[in-house]
Amino acid sequence: MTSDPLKVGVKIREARKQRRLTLQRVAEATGLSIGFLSQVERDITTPSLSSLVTIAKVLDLPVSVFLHQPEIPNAVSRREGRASYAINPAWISYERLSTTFPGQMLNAVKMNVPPRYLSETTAHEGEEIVYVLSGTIRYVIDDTSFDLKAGDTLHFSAQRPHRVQNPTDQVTEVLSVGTQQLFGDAARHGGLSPVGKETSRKGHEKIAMRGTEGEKEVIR
Amino acid sequence: MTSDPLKVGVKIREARKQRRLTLQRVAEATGLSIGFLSQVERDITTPSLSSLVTIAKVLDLPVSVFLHQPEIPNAVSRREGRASYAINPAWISYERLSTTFPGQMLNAVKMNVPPRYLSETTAHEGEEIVYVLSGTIRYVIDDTSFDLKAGDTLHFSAQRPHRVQNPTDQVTEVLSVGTQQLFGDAARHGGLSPVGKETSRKGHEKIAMRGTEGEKEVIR
DNA sequence: TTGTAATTTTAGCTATGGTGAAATATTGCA
DNA sequence: TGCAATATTTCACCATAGCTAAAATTACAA
Repeated sequence: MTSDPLKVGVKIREARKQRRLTLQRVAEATGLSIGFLSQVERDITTPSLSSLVTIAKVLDLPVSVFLHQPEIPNAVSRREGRASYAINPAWISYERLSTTFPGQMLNAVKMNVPPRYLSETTAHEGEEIVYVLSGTIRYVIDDTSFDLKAGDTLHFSAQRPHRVQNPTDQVTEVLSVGTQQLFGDAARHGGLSPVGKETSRKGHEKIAMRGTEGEKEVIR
Repeated sequence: MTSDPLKVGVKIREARKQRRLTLQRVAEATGLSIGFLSQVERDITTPSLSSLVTIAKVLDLPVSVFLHQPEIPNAVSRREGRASYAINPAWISYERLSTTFPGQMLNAVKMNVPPRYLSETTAHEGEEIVYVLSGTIRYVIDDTSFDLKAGDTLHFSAQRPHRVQNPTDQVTEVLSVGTQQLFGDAARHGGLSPVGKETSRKGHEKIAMRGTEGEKEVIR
């Protein structure tokens, strides 16, 4: 039994009151008892994971809202002096805009997509919003094409297979903000390191260098 | 006891294997037994909330990664035809870039900050990244000032008291992406509606119309 | 002040969260 | 291929946490 019980109660009560709901209403919607919810809100009892998910759903909030978020440093990234990463000029070059720390949710990258560029299809956890700063870009998601130009945005789930194309002769600048950690972040902060031999690692990195994810791996 | 137990096991195992960790290593780090972790990974057992948080911390991931993410529609927002919201020309005008659905994590807004604008201080859940599209802006976070110009970004926790200033005679355009739901979203989708009389609501809205949060409330 | 609704308290139950140890599967090496 | 070591699964079990229902208390509106 792990110590340090979580205190989700205050946030649950705040959310409930903001929506002007009574315990009875929430009890009916969740199928939990009024008394239990009262105890949860005062941190006398901790709900099970599935009960918390149910409560969150009824309050129309993501579960993560109720969990402690780690401290986030303020981080400025200035256009001058910002490193651009690309191994191959024919690939996307990246400028990282966000800071990194364990548990961070947001990652922002400015991408300079070269003319005629065509990325491999990728899919990963999270949600993404892209904003076209200049030029034209095509996003293909689940075989659906979206042609975007400066000022346009696209909001999509990164879990869906997606790829990027620049069909023009000009470089396109795109701002991409997502909730998925960029590759390389986890290896850099916190967590545990693996045990034993690492000979199989080289092969993996070599493969990853070939595509979009390989490119992202360069950001360190 | 709510039905539909959550299945976090597959993702936990994936994360563990990606980091090349054994169950024994994770068990040592979490203080949980090997057998239990094995059962958790195969969804035979569901961990308690605090155990899940501990596991997530050891795997250096946010808990939300292990929870089912709702389906996200693809949404394009084009510059032409995008509605701009501002009651008062002296206030920030907003163009919403992101789509809305229950459980969404990301929200993006393009803000046109008028000359000499000074917002009220605000603080809310979540994380935020701002990117200056044009002009100059000052963000004050916890009494620390950050002067940003086109191409600069700032990544900060929205939980910290923050406010925005445009000290120039020009309009500044800023792209703001955050993990906190915009006001008005919860009332529009899912969740429960409050009971009883709503006479007190009018007074609340009137107050909120005066400041930054009042402005956000206009987005519907 | 009174009545009703909302919340808190209390006593209690049972199933689940988690253990330790044995059994089994996997992996690496000679 | 065989074997030893490591990793994982299985199994039997138990304590308590997750949650209930009902009574008691508080809050609020008329």
